[in-house]
Amino acid sequence: MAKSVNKVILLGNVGKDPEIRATAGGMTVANFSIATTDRIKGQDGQYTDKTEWHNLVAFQRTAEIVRDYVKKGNKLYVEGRLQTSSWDDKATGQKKYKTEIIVSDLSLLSGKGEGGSEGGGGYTKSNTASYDQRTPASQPDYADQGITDDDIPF
Amino acid sequence: MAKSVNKVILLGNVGKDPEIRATAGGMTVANFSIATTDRIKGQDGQYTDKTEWHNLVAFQRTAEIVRDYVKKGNKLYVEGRLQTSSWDDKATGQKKYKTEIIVSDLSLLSGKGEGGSEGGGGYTKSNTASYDQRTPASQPDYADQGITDDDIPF
Amino acid sequence: MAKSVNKVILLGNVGKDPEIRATAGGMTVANFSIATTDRIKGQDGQYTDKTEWHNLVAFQRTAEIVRDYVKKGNKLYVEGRLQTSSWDDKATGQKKYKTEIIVSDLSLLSGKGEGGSEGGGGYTKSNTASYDQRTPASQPDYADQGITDDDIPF
Amino acid sequence: MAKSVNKVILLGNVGKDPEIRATAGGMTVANFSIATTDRIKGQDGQYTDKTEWHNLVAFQRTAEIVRDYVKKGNKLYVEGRLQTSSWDDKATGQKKYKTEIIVSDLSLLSGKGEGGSEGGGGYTKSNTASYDQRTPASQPDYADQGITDDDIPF
DNA sequence: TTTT
DNA sequence: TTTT
Repeated sequence: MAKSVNKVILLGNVGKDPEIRATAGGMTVANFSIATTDRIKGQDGQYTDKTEWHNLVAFQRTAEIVRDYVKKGNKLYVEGRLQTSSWDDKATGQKKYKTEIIVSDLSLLSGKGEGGSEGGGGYTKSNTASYDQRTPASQPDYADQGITDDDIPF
Repeated sequence: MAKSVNKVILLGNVGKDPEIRATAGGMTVANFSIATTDRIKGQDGQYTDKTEWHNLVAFQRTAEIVRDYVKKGNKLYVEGRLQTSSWDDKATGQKKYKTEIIVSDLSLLSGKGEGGSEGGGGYTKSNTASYDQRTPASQPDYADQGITDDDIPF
Repeated sequence: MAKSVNKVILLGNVGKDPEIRATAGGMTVANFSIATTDRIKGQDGQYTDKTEWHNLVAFQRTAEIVRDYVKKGNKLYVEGRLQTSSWDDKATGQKKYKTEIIVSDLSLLSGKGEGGSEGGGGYTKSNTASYDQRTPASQPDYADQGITDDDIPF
Repeated sequence: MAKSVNKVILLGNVGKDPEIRATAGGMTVANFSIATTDRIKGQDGQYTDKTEWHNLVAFQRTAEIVRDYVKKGNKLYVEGRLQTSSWDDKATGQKKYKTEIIVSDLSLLSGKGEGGSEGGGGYTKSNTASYDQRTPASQPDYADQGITDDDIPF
């Protein structure tokens, strides 16, 4: 039986439009990042804001949700687990490490004008671009179709 | 007001006795690691166990608790936040990253004979010692000292 | 040492403007509720949305934050712990129970026009009402009921 | 998309052997309780321990795990969500409420002599009884069969 | 690289 | 480097 717990809970803002790719086997993978800002108490007792960037990876169905709904600037709640990969850097011969959060659950907290870079009439170019980048043919007219929460199947 | 959340919850086993040091300013710092084992579902649908190692840092009062009570092999529940440090590796000129969990809360789940390498002077050896320690014969040493949970100040 | 964990994490919408009162000892107390909506899989395999209401209590500094920033309709992230109180109902002689979440941390996710009841036409009136409710004049009602700080079980 | 979170994390001790039943449709349901002990800081600055009892419900596969492995005294980590049911008490005509945690995940932290009511040679009568109570025929010899964690299918 |  |  599982006798351990490895859980991460993040609530922050998406730094860039997610990068979507597929494995050789056809599985969808989404990479993106979230910024959280902690108010840290220094040794001098003063508080300063410190932004932390987190690298996230989603697979399969979760990756498709990320692909279809997550955009730069969105406020996002995420649950996942920590995973550190290591590899030998060929150039330097050194061992390198990368820690990522494997996303198991997510909840989009901004959308339709509540936050992020989208909103109202001002769908920015970069967002249009990112849609194009993902599924040029199938999702061209999102903004025009009057999509509401009820249309989102999760 | 804080508009972000950066939270990690781990429950696993301590890999080594914590390393304790003090800053120039006299603040206690504790570094240690925890292993969690996740049952991961592979692309083939099969489950395999995968052990993940997490680097943790505790400061001040929390570091003193780690110093005084946490030992190799203990099962530990920990709450904290993710923090990634980066620095330029002088030898290679490359940027390197290290992700750690800054511990805010911890709960020792093994102790007094339940597990771990704890116990008097018999440290390294101590794993053998600690087995002995769990046996009826070895526990009276503790019992005789009259140490109870109430003596632990947190 | 604490060998247990009692933690609640909620992210949902505030049902009404919080009720603010003060104990005889002058401590601020805030009561409010949050709705979460889970997509539940029924026995027939169908999903249905189910709204769950959670009763929350905040004290002292946290209560002041609630008083000053939390309003009906806000989307809120909350951390806390579960606490169940019981009492004998005088009318029926029965034991009654109430489970509340004692708030330790909160993060306001909407504000100033992002959501909630603020903004638009409905704003001033309902907020004025809720302000009145908080004013010194209305609090003696609570103080008169003999609630003291000692009645607060922590 | 889910825009809310309803999550409970508990780590505590099981109060009694779980009660197992089946619905008319044949679904297994397990009811049990967990005690957590918080060290609460009073207004006088003193700490006192306060035990909180939590009612838990598990369904289907999770309920079977509870039935087969969870026993009085076990230390258990649990994840779930809060659910409050209400009904009209026929005797008094009053509305009554019960808040439970619907278990989604659990991790047994004691077993094989580490804690709980089991342990060493002293498998108590009540444990035998509780096994009998659950599946008289199919699990009579658990203790004798040299079952290890590797035999446990989760 | 986000956000307030 | 842990643990079962």
